[in-house]
Parts: sequence; C-alpha cells; structure tokens
Amino acid sequence: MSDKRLDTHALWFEVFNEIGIIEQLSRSAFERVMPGGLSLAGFTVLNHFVRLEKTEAAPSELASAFQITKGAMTNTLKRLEALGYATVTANPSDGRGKIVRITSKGRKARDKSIAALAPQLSEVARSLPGGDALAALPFLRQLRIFLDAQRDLPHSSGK
Amino acid sequence: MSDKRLDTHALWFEVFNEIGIIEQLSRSAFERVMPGGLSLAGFTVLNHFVRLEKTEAAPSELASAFQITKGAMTNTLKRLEALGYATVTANPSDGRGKIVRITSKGRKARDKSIAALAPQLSEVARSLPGGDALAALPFLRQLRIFLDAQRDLPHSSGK
DNA sequence: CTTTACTAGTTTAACGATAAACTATATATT
DNA sequence: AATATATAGTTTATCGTTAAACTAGTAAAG
Repeated sequence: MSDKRLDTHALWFEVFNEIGIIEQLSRSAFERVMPGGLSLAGFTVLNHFVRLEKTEAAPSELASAFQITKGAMTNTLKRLEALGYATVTANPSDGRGKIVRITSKGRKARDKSIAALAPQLSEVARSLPGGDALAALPFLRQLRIFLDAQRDLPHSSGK
Repeated sequence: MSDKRLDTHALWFEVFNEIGIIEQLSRSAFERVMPGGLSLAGFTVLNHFVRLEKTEAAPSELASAFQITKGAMTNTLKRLEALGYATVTANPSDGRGKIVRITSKGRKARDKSIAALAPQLSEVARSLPGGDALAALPFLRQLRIFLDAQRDLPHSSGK
C-alpha cells in the first residue's frame, strides 16, 4: 500500500515531467517558425480575438483567459502595441480600465502565423496517431481545471 | 477533407495549449511548497542523482537529460553550488569538462522536497483518476520524443 | 459625505529558458 | 606536426513568467 502510493506519485511525477519538456520543445518549435517578431504569447492574444470574433477585450480578461498574471499581460500587450498588432486605449466608461483591440496588421500577422504553423502541425498529425491526442485531451483538460482550482484555494490571486 | 485537416490542427493546437497551461500551473504549485530556496530546475537535478543512484555527472549530460540548453544548466548549477547542494569541479581527465556531484546537504534538501511534494501529489491522485494518467503517459512520451527528434533535424543543437 | 474595501493596470526584482557568440580543450585529417 | 573540426562550458542579450508592491479609480458601508 505504501508501494502503491509511491508508484502513483511516480506516475504523476512523470506526467508532469513529460508535460514540462513538451511545453519547452513545442514553444521553441512554434516560435522558430513564427513570422513578424511574434512570440507565442503575442500570437495567442491575436488568435484569441480572431477565434472568438471579438473586437475588444480588457487586459485583465485576456490575462485570466490565458491563466497568466496581469503583469505578464501588460508586457505582452506592450510588445503587440509596439509591433502595431494591437491598440490599447483607455476605457471611457471606467477610468481604471483599458481596451485592447487587434489591428488589421495584427490580423494579417495572425493569419501568416497560422499558415506558418500549419506544416508543423501537419507533421505532428502525420507522425502521431490523432486518436491518441483525442483520447488524451479530456485528461489534460481535467488536469488543467484541477490545478487552476487548487491555485485559487490558498490565496486569492489576480482573477 | 480540408475541414478534416482543420479539425486535426485544432485538436493538436488545443493539446499544446492545455499542456502549456498545465506546465505553468504545476511549476508554480511545486515551487510554492519547495523548501530551502530550491526551484523546480534545481530539484530536478538533485532528484536525478538520487533516482539514478549517480554520484557524478557532466553538466552537458544533465542538460541533455532534461532537454535544456547548456547555458540553462550552467545557470542552474551555479545556484545549486551557491546553496551548497552540489559541487562542480574540473574533470581531471578532460580539460574541457567538469564534474557535478550532489552534496549531503543537497540530498537532504531533495528528501525534504519530496516530502513537501507528497501531499500535493496525493491531492492530485485523490482527485483525478490515476488510470487516465497511466493511459495518457505513453502518448505524452511519444509526443516528447517526436518533438525532440524534430528539433535535431534543422540545426545541430548542443547535444 | 467619508472612510473602507475592492478592482484594473503598471512596475520591479528574480528566475528559467533560448539563441548565438565566445573560450578553451580534444580529436581527426592530411 | 599542422590544420581543421568537434565538443564542453560560459557569457550576453532577450523573452515570458511569477510575486509583490504600487497607483489610481470605483463601489460599498458607515
């Protein structure tokens, strides 16, 4: 029984370990092909606007959508603004808030990124059984949801 | 058929997305409970020595074991050395190389980390079906191996 | 009103990581 | 032996991230 617990821990440890390595390798692979000085973080924001057909979003809204801190989003938005891919203006109806909008240049950059990513994704899809990915997805979602819930227990973060 | 490709890409995209979020949340959760100024990166090195019952390792060996660059390992080893958890000495039989060794203090810190991590892992194991993790593991391994192989194709990295 | 929370965003310091340039040593080739 | 190539590790610049302290505006309680 003590052995069983150790085995379970070792199993979960390996899961987190593999996930950590995959994250590093995939981000590095993504950013290698991304055009226009776009990082994965920046692309994610642009893609969010297009995918959800949004024209506006608050920085805090974006931060919580991607599970990063407000400070990290401030940084990403500054870069997107400098590249001309997004605008950040004051929110007229709330003196504290700001409004983020994607520009047409940002939209084009996002489309180019998608196009650049496609061969990479095709290569993955060609080499690995998609059924396994489909089967793993619910597990990954569950794990992400669990960790997110755990995080909110100890201290209240910037949600 | 075009739709099928799009769906496959969307599937894989979501897999990478979930993995990215899990990585962030789990590292943050791990480091919150790690004692003695130990980061996940440092712990991983110490744990490597204990798990594999090694007494010595080369920095480059550790870097490739964890799939990080040599520069990143230089940084991690400096911190471990500063904390007294590892020693880094010249390799007498190869003037270029160095030898990393875990100290008894490092071993104790590793054991304390394992103990601190245990409740966290138990909580995960209690809340999520271990069978799903076990089922997902081969997929994660396969994906990691694929990405690692892809990386070595374009330019030769510091392997 | 006024004080007291709360919320939105920014800033700073620290960390882990990459990529690329660099130093120094080892090994192969010729 | 001399030259060329490969390997081990470090350094520098850059990036994304967290945590925590901070500013400023909003909302609630008294």
